[in-house]
Amino acid sequence: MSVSSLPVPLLPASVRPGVRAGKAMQKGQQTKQAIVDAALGLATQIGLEGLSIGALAEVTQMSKSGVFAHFGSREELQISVIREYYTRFSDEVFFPAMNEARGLPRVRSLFAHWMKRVAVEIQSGCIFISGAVEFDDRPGPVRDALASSVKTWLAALYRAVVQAKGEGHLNDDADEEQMAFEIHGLILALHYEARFLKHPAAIHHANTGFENILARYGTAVSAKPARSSKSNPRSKD
Amino acid sequence: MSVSSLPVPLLPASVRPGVRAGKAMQKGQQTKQAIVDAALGLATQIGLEGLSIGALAEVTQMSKSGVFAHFGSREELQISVIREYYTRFSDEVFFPAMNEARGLPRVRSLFAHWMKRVAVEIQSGCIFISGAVEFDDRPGPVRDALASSVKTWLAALYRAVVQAKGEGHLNDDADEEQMAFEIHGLILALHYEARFLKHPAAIHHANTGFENILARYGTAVSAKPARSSKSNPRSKD
DNA sequence: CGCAAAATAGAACGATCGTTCTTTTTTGTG
DNA sequence: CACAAAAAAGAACGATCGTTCTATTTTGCG
Repeated sequence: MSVSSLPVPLLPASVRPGVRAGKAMQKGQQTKQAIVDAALGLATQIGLEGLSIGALAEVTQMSKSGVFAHFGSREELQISVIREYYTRFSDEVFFPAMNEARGLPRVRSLFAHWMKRVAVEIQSGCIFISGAVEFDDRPGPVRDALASSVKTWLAALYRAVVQAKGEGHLNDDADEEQMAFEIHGLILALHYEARFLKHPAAIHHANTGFENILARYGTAVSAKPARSSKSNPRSKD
Repeated sequence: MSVSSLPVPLLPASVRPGVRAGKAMQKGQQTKQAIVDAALGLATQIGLEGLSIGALAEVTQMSKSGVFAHFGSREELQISVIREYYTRFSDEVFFPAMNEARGLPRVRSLFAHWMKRVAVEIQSGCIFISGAVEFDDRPGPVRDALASSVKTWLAALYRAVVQAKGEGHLNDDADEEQMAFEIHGLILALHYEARFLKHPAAIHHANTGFENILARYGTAVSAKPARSSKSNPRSKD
């Protein structure tokens, strides 16, 4: 019943108050954060459903009831893990790309950071993907929190694509929803083929697929890959 | 330890001997098949890991030990479910498409049947997808059986693409592995967005994405959809 | 029918699960 | 230092899990 469905618009970590500060965080909050960190590590490997309080107590060197007391229920623990994952995902993928200029550069940056993260997650696992499979048929607050996080992220990607079209970086007949869908598919195929099938070429296939998508949807002048590197703040054309 | 990693080349159901025949199948085999059918139904909904012998006994109106005796272990039950799923998948997707002419018609047919199946699985779930998430980090005979089945199917898709290039239906620079990867991504995105996010446009996006892939990799004469009317024949840029 | 073999049921096992309740330890603060 | 509040531990609960062992029922066949 307790709610906390979360992802309201979020500030980047650098300006977010309090959390992880140490000074203002009393003992209880510290250990809770440590538990959530450990839980996230477990959940990425064995899934949100596989996450058990007993195993978590063992990892954190605490008692089951000591761990449990911080959350009040397993569902609330799972939701805390989702919230933490969403925060890290935003910090690693979304906010860095916001430094790029609107339009295709930002779309490229979003995809590049996403790729970088998924490449790491080939070892550890991705909660947005495993959670979708675990909770696609299981209604409840955990599913709600997960779907809300995923939708927020996919909406941000979609928004960047819409802006790219608005900037004239995409063809007039480019369907933004379609393009976002195809990009999402590349990430999912990468995760599937690299993590499950151990196919080493998957990363290359995903990158090539992205260039193919840009070649189709992008206008001729903007479709080619950006040659200069990271920060190239907001030149509006 | 028991093996049965399976998918050796398989005959289509119509010419496969014995199984499901009724006459030559004694009682034990009949109930075992009934159990596997029920187990497949459960596994598609809650996953191979969520599949429990207790729940299966309840569904089949049998005792736990009665169910258990047919398999000897839960792993063997899971492998039996995977084998059954693989058989049905082959019968519904692979063999029907083999009636189409080599090359792009067959690739189209494979994708069309795959789509038809996934569209149904939006309600029930797909073991090749949920199983990949559940077992990507869990070695053992179940993972082996699952990976073997998936690889067999993806290899069949890849082979059809290679043949399409051999028939001159694809551009000379078309990378068959890349094309199969992108098709796989469309199916995964469809499953994710339709089943988890309940996005009704996902089916349309997958079909459009497939036409986009053909437009890029197909030669001008062969790229257009089989039954006219969807998009105009594309000249090469 | 009669009888061995196969199939199914029943009961119990140790383990683990999430959760509750009670007790002990640790913390922050006047 | 004292003391209340917060945090953590400990023990136990009912449930469910896969599995084992033994007993009962059902089947196929001479």
